[in-house]
Formats: sequence, structure tokens, C-alpha cells
Amino acid sequence: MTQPVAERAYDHTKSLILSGGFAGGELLSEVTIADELGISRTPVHEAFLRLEGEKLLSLAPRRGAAVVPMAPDEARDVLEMREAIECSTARRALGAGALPSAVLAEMAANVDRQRELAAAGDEERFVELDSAFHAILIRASRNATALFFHELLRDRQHRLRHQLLQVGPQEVAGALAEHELMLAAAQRGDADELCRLISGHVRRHRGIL
Amino acid sequence: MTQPVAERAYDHTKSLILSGGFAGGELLSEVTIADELGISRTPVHEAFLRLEGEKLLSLAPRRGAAVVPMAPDEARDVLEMREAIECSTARRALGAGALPSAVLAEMAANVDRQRELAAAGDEERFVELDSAFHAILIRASRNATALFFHELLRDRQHRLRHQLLQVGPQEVAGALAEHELMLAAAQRGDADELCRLISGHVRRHRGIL
DNA sequence: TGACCGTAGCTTGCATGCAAGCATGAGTTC
DNA sequence: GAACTCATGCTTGCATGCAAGCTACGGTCA
Repeated sequence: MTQPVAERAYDHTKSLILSGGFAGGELLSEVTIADELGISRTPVHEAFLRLEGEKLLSLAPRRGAAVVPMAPDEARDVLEMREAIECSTARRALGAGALPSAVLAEMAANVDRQRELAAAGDEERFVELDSAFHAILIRASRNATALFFHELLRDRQHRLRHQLLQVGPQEVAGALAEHELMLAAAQRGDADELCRLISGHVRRHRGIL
Repeated sequence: MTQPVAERAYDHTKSLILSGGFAGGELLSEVTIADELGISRTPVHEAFLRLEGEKLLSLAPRRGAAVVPMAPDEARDVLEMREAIECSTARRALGAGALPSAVLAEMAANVDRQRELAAAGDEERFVELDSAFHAILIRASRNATALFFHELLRDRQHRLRHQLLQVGPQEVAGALAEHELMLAAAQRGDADELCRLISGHVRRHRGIL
């Protein structure tokens, strides 16, 4: 129940960065964050180190921690990696034959909830499900490294989204339609088509960003 | 010149893990490593956190740090990701037209040195250059995220290599030949062929592992 | 005016101390 | 003999203190 304070420091700082309040270059101070949370510098320092490992912070010895600025083509980079990884894992997941019915059921259930949220206009929760939907396929490929990378990409995309764009109803509708097509392709076991859909899906994001 | 002790702790621990002495599950103690290096627990603790972020250590609160065991198909996972990422970045690097001549020159120079090391039978240094060769192409695509991922993959492959196989003269000769073909394809600007070569190259590794 | 120097205040790096969680084994009870 | 309890020694989590590097600024000197 009691969350370790180091974890709180990590979550807090990470959400500060991902929420898009910082364009990049801003210096975060350990003491500031420690005071905000009412804890000592040590766990904050640890959080900073973890975030540096994720390339979200850049630590300058005895100078401070700078929020890594988003490179001008960070969106392109991230989406390119998503395309490469998701397409590769989808091929593998489908390559061995049909997907397990449990996986297909999970995807279908996810799409159902997407439909509800889209109808309700809850964009925030929709993007969470969007991310989870893609993660299902990756998990089905049983490639732990791919899943690890996907989480890192998700964070970066999160930041891009808050920084650069508002997701509106039409983006949601478009994404939903494409997810439905992807589900259908997965059910048919059509890896080529699924891969094509993923590419289009991701590239459309890129058009938006 | 004076390397921070936290950095030494990180390097030391990481090389312990990557060198293959641990099959996985072994508990590393902060105090043990701190004593080995003659430093206090704090920087060791920080190193452990960073390594947990790279999924090389698994920290159990107040119990210890366990070396993450290599999954039975870790080799497959890692090489699958390498194929996906390298192929994607190669296409992008070549997609915009011919590679800058500086990049081609760097690749050629690298291959030349590979040839020397292969002739000298220096396998250890050869694999370093091997890795650097692949990194050149990724760097040419100017995708920082891809480069980041490639470094993570390199570490894992490093560990796999020490754990599972000895690189012998014939593997070196085969890799060198394939690198030469890749260089030629890059010089011609033939992305499809380059991608095909990368796939074969990586899959041959997989046969070895 | 411009360059230089030193100091004050910031920052983090690291060592240390204390407390608390967790495992293990001895001792007890049934 | 089996289960249960508790104490001991292990581990890490976190706070704190001190030292050292970096920056900026005010003063001095040419």
C-alpha cells in the first residue's frame, strides 16, 4: 500500500516531463522536487538517474538536470520505430499460425471498449486503450524486448501528444476504424494485410504530428 | 580524468552481468560490490537502479538484486529486433537518395579494419567493429531512438555471446563477407538488397546462437 | 571601457547512520 | 515429529551532512 517515496519521485518527475510543460532545456532541481513531495534529495536523485536512462533527462554533473528537448523529428523517429517493431512482431505472432483465441478475444474486447469511449467522446481514455490494443499484439509475439521497447516508445509518444497536438473526435474515429480493420485481419490470420494496416496507421499519426 | 565512483560501480556491475558469469537469478549485494571497489553503498545502489532500467537486474525491495535470467528465446527476441530496426533505418537512410560519401567512407574504412582483424584472428576486437559497422548505418538514418535501442540490443547480444557461444574464425569470415556485400549494396544505394542482406546476416547469427 | 579575479551561493556527489522489511533457524508447544 | 513463534542477522530505503564543482556577479586593475 505504502508506495516507496523513490517511486513517487519517479512518477512525479516523469509525469512532469511527459505532460509537456517543458519544451526542453529547463533545469529541474532535486531539492525543488524533494520539497514538493516532502522527501529528501536521495530518492529524487535516484529518480533522475532512472529518467536519464530513459533519455528523458540529461544530467550535468553538479550543474543540474535538464529536460531533454524533443528533437525536431522526434515524432518521425518514434513512429518509425513503432512501425518497424509492431510490424515485425505481428508477423511473428501470426507466422506460427492463427493467434490463440484468448488473444483475439482480448483484442475484440478492447475494440468494443474503444467504441464506447469514442461514442462518449472520452479522448483521454481512448488513447490509453489505443496503446493497450497495440501492446496486445506485441505481447502475443512473446518478445519481451519488443514489449520493453514499446513501453519506452509509448512514453515518448505520450510526451509528443501533449506537446504537439490535441486528439480530436475525428482522429479518434479514424483510429477506431483502423483498429477494427486490424482486428479483422488478425482474425483472418492475414499477416501481410495486418502489417500494411499498421504502417498506414502509424503513418497517419505522423501526418497528424 | 577522475571517473565518478558511481560510474565505476555501474561499469563494474554491468560488465559482471554481461561477461556471462551469471546464468541468472544470482543475488548481487550492494555492500559486496561497494567493498570490492572501496566505495560506499550509495553509488552502487544508483548503479543497480540504472541496470534495473535496462532490465539487466531485478530489484526486490529489501531482499536484494537478482541478475535477470536470460529467457530461453532471448537470442531470438534480440535478433528479431535488430532485424526490424536495422532494416527500417537502412531503408530510410537510403530512401532519401544516395548515402553521404562520408558515411560510405566510414563504412569502407570499418570493413578494411575488419579484414585486418579477421586476418589477425582477433575475434574480440572484430565483434566490436562488427557492432560499430551496424551502428554507422543507423546513425546515418538520424534516428536517435533507433540508436538508443541499438545500444540496448548490443548489450544483450554481448551477454548472449559470452554466455552461449565462442566466436570462431569461420563465423568471423562469414560476417566479414556479408559486411562486404552490405557495403556494396549501400554504395549502389540498393535498399531492398541491403535489407535482405541484413535479414540474412541477423538470421545466420540466430542459427549460431 | 574592458579584462581579470575572487567570493558567495547555487548545484550535485558521496559517505554515513538509522530504521525497517525479510529470511532463517533455534526453541517451544502440541 | 510437525507446526508455530520469535529473535537474530541479513538485506535495502531513506535522511542527513559535508565537501567540491560550477556560475554569476561585484570589485579591482590596467
